[in-house]
Parts: sequence; C-alpha cells; structure tokens
Amino acid sequence: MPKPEVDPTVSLDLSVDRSSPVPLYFQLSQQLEAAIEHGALTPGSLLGNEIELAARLGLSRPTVRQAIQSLVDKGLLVRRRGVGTQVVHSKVRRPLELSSLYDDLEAAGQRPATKVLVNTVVPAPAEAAAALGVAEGAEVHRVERLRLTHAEPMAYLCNYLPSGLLDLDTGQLEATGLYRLMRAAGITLHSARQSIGARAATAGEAERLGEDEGAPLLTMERTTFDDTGRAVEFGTHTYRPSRYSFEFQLLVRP
Amino acid sequence: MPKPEVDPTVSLDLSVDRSSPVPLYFQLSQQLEAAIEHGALTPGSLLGNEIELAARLGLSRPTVRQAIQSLVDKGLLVRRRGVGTQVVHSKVRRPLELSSLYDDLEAAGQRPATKVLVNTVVPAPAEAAAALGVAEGAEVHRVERLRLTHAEPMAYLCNYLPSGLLDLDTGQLEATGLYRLMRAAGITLHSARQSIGARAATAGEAERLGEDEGAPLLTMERTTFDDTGRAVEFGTHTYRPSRYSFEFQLLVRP
DNA sequence: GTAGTTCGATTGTCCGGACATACGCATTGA
DNA sequence: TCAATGCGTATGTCCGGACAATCGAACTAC
Repeated sequence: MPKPEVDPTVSLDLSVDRSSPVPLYFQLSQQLEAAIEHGALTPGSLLGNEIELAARLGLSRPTVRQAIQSLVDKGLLVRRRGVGTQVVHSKVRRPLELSSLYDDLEAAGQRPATKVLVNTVVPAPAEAAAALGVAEGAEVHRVERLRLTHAEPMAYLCNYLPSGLLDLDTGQLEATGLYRLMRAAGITLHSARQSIGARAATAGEAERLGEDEGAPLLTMERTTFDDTGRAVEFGTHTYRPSRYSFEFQLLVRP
Repeated sequence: MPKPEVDPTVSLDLSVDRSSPVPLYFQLSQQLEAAIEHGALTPGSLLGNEIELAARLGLSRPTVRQAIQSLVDKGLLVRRRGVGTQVVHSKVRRPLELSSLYDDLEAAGQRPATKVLVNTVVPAPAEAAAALGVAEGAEVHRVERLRLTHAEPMAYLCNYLPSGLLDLDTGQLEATGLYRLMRAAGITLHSARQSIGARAATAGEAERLGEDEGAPLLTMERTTFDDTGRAVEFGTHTYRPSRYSFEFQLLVRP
C-alpha cells in the first residue's frame, strides 16, 4: 500500500524560470506565498523538507532556504529544527508596512478623496525644523490636506518636506498620496519614527473635521527618513476616531 | 605615502570564538551592533568590503554576509551594490518590537507600578471569545490591572487568556508583566494584531484613571498569537493621553 | 506501565568558490 | 564643455557539499 502523500508542495506545480532576471529564490518565495494566500497550502501543514524540495526544483538548498526564510520573516511560515516548516494559521497575517493612510484605505477598498488645502513654501516652524534637521526659518514645503470618505472629513494632515526634495503638484497629491510621489521621485524610504496619541480638539481642529470642540481626536506625528539618514518628511496628523483607527500587525523577531 | 585607512572595522578588534556554541555570524553581528551603538562605527561610514572582512576574521563570506544582513534587517546598516555597506545615521534607530507596556517604561527608566485589580476565571464575553477562538461563555482568565507612574494612574489594562495556558500569580503579575510570564512559561510569541484608537471616557473609566467623564482616552486592542497560530491573549487597554503615547519605529521592507 | 535511550529526520550553521549586476569614477570622444 | 564609454569594485545570486544541533517517536529496560 502506497504511503499517503504528506508533502503538500508536490501537488503545487512549482517551477522556476532560469532565463528570467528575477532571482530564483524570489520566484520560489512568491509562488509559495501565493499558494498560502490562495489556500493551496493549508495552515498548520508541513512543507516537505528543504533537500527534497530543492532537488525537485533543480535548485540548491541555500536558494530554497533563502526563499523560505523570506516567508518566515514575513510571518507566513515557522521553522522548527528537527520537525519541519509549517504554515502559520490564517488568522495571523497582514504585515506592518511603512504605508500611507492612502494606501491603507485603498487596500480596504474605500477610495478616499483628498483635498489639498495648502501647498506652499514657508519658513520652517521650530518643531518641523528640528525634525527635518534644518535651521529654524529655513524654507520648507508645507502641505495641508483633508482626507474624506463618503464626503465626510476623516483626517487632517499637515506635512513638511525639505525644500527642493521634489516638486509637489497639487493634482498629483490629490490623486496618489505623498509616499507614492516620494518613491516615484527616486527616494528610497528607510524608516519612520511615529508617535500616536490622543487629545481634545481645539476650536480650529473641530471646525476642520466637523467635530465639536473638546471632542477626542486621534493624533499621529511622524518623521520619515530615507536610506541615507536624511529626514525627508515630518507630519502631524489628526484623525476622527469614529472614522479611523490604526490597525497593524507586529511580528516578533526571533 | 601610505594610503589613509578607510575601513573603520580594522581598528575595531573584531574576533570570533570558534569553540563557543553561539553561531559565528551572531557573534560578529553583535560585535558590529555594539560598535555602532557605542559610536566606534560612525553614521554614514562605509564598512570595508565583505571579502576582506571575511579574510581578516578567518570566516567565509556567507557567514559575514549573514551577520551583516541581520543588521540590515534591524535597520542599522544599508547595503548598496557597487558601493558598499553603510552605517545609517544615528537618528534612525530603535526597533519596533512586540513588547509590553511594562517593557517600554522599564527601558525608559520609569519603573511603573502595577496594581492587579482582578485576577480570576470568568465565562468568556463575546468579544474575547471571538478573539481567542473559544466558545462564548467558556472559561477564560480575566486580568484587570492599573498601571501607575509617580503614584498617578496611567493606564487601565484588561486582558483575557485561554484557561489552562499558564497559572497567573498576582504577585508575579505585579512584579514582571504579562508578556514576560508567557515567555517564561515556554510560549513562543509570534505576532499580534493591534488596533489603536481614541474615544471619550465613560464615567467608570474616568473614575478609574482619575480623569473627567468625556475626557479623551487613547485605546488599544490587541490579540497575540503564538507560533502555532493559537491566540494566547486578548486585551483592551485605555491610556491617559497626557501620560502615555505609542512611540515606535517602522522599517521599510526592501 | 513507565522512564530512559537510541535513532531517524529536519533544520541550523558554515565553507569556498563562481558568475552576474549595478554603481562610481576616470577616460575618451564629440 | 559636456556626454558617452569603459573599467574597477562592491554587493547580489547561486552552487554543492559537510557537519552539528535538535526534535519526535520508536524502542528498550526496569
């Protein structure tokens, strides 16, 4: 009697294209990720061992390990020495990325409207100057935006950018969000320091967001750095808590 | 005339102990990280190339690459093909970890006091049951705690845990925090889904935290999973925004 | 029946090499 | 003067192999 098949990857039609410029480990990791997302690899199931998988695909073990490792880093797989590699249960998914609010909502299917209130060059206020590492009063870009869903205000965003970093077109800003524009301008984002808090709305904030004075607001302050260590953006955002909250997943670094 | 020294790692006294059970790449990455933290490797400086570094330490290039890669993943280093590996500027540091509030404050030097208000077994409310994946009304642990700094309340924490997962000693809870207890019980934390929002304080919340009714509160809801995909904790926390905010760093995954 | 031991399976670590690819800089050419 | 080209250098990718550490289960001994 034939042993029942225990390795779910054999029925998966995995293959790599050696003539493609995309790295082999990346091709493999993408196929595995798609299989997990699609349900072909069920949560909790064990992937067959690396050696055999490598042999079946005509790859070396280091390459297969690199593919698997990238999914482990994403939190989709768990490795156990002496046991094997397991698909984590489906509840546990969705990564924490450096994404803009626009990206968040777009992914959620709600296309938010953006209204640019201010897009100009101003002398840097003390707080923005400190965050961006420029002299107080130096020229910086200031962008004020209002985010709306279903014609209702949801967030008020105020951002400062170093002058001359990129030219901010109001039309593009309303169409595509600040982070996409920076990436498109060749800026490689590296990291951001964030601070999330809450406070009572001032009269001006209340009016802008359609709340009452003293109503609770969710606030976020963020400084974003590119990979050279330059601060490329500083923003203070206020959200209506009835219409927005921060949702994300944390991964434990082993 | 001798060429000036450009590789800052040569004056660093790096060495590995091959008789140690700790992996070589980890020994190296720790020493490099210490050098960065200590300032011996200044921000923006280039690390000498991997080949030479490997030769100097008597290691192979894959091992050195693994060490460097782990620091890249932490956001401390940046690699550029054809250029070299650079130390990121010092402003950009501090990782985002799955840490408890207790850990946060301990790191900040403020030892918070914890008062356990409730530590008992209750039938699971609907919300907690859904998050933990148990039947509504099933037995779960319920822990209510008050966090104080300088004898002032700062946060009210309400947590649910699956029954039988670990025994929660009130004394230990006040001394060391929930996450440490779980780790100590052999639970390997994997990830957590968090949601941060804000709302006006109810009368009961206001009294517990020493605020006025209607005052803005910062709220956090979290479900934590271990590496088998089990939910091991569900908590709803409320913070006084004047005394606490969430600060963390996001890293861009390249 | 229970506790301790052995053993197979699997991932973890490490090696030494090879070629590809992209970046910065100097050289060359218009 | 300025743009295109070529070259050195560094990381990126990939290979095939070796041994160690650990887990789980079957097995043995008491």
